[in-house]
Amino acid sequence: MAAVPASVKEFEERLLEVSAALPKRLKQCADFVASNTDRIAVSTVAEMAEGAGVQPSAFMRFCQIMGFSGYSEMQRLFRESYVGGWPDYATRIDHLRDMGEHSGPRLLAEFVEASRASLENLLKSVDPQALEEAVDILASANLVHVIGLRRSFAVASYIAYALEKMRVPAMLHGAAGRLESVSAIRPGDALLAITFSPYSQETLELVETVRGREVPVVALTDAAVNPLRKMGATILAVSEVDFGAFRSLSATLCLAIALSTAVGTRRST
Amino acid sequence: MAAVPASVKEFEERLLEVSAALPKRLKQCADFVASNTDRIAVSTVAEMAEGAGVQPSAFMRFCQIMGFSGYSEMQRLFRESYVGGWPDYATRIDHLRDMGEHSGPRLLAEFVEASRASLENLLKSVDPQALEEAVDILASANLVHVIGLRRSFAVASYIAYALEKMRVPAMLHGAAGRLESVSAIRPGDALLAITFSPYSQETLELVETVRGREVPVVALTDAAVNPLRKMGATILAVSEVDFGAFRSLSATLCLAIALSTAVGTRRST
DNA sequence: CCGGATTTGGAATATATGTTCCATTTTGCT
DNA sequence: AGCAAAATGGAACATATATTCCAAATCCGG
Repeated sequence: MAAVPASVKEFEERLLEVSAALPKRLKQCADFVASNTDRIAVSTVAEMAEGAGVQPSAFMRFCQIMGFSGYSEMQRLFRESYVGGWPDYATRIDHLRDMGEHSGPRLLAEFVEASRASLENLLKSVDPQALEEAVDILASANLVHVIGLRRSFAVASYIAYALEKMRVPAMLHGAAGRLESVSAIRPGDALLAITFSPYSQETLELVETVRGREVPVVALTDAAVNPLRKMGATILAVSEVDFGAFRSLSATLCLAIALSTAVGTRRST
Repeated sequence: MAAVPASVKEFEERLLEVSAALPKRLKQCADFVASNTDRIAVSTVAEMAEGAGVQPSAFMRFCQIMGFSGYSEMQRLFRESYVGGWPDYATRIDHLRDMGEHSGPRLLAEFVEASRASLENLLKSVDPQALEEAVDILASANLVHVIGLRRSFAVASYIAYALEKMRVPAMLHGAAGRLESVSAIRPGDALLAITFSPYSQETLELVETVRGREVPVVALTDAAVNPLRKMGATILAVSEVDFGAFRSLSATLCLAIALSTAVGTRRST
């Protein structure tokens, strides 16, 4: 039991080993610490306890279980390992860049940057009015149909999941069984189509078909001039930064979640 | 003179501007701070004063000249900038709800902010070594099995898509047909499991089953102490901001793409 | 070299933070 | 259901740390 952890690594091992058999509150501490280890250096017990959702005294006990005499001793470990151990975000990316061309970490840094850039653009490229309109349309629909294929399928499936979770009737359309799906779309419903260049034929066809049935369409798509604009859909434009063969979907997903949440809360009120 | 610095950048500007005309001891403070700015977050006045070779009271005066009311206020600036200042988003969203602020654009802004914070954290929380190891494992597998259910399904499906696109044999496992899926996993394959708290039982079971077959497991999961750690999986930790049903998956997806791309390029060379 | 203004050191004080203790609640067992 | 053991919350207490104040030292213009 004794042996106080002498390094962050030992600390993490200890945490893992100990956290299996821990009562509720102490487990909360363990979990919070596991995902916010770095905060220990700069936070007070009170702050950590609040973050973990427990009383300071509970957090105190947690420190003791970890092998320290108290919070101060535990904090000292992290304060000391902090010195010099934390270049800022920018230098960290540079450092990762220096690694081999195709190393995982190097790629990760690239994608993180691409995603950040995309997110920054997002607020500019989405028209607030169109967003409000989209929320209206989807919130007042009897059933929301979601379609997104290939690369957009991940987004579509997440939206469908989120809507379901919020009790908004939603249906996810896949490539398979297209014929049946189409007949499921009825007046009073709405369609949310997600597609990016090169636009998948199936999605465009579905939008086209639906147009004739007085079913409003919301499109999550790229800013380029694309066929959907001519089809009278409410357009939410996302300009995602391309990187290599793949597109970081971060901004798209971010918009997707915001949209879903907005629809969910609008509906429930 | 007033105007307390609101960011590290402003702080540095102020420091530069002020340090020209300063008496001896205060100049020592300025110089020491200039080259040890980051220590402020984790040190006491006494420690800083000693480092600068002055009395605490002198250091105190220095803080005031910098525009702060005292050391504590100055320290707060650095502590907050260190943790990236993500004030608990869960409560922030709750707050938004209470205020009846669920307009689409407003929500979008919140989610963008949350995603940005998550991305910044991503580079901290992912262990580069573990990432390299994960790439190795997946690149040398005969077939990569991908599993992610519920909210992680979007990520799993995107990875499966990306891998396929890069000609890496991959198989996406769903909740349905679990029994058949399990038998498809054979020695020489690898499993990529994506799961976040609360961990879905099915995913954990699959990992458990597979362990006995000498199939290596890579897990894309959260930083919390979770069952996967004990199962000998290679852990890629993502700390994502999360509000109940709604999780900003931006960081997770970003890591997913980087991982997929790395595996793809590793394989083709 | 003198006198006033400025700067400095260090002790005294105020405040914030960590730590302990114990009454109360919850859990687990028979 | 009833009991003992474990866990918890909260307030009381102790300690560390920031902050202030003032007398002593230093600096500067005459």
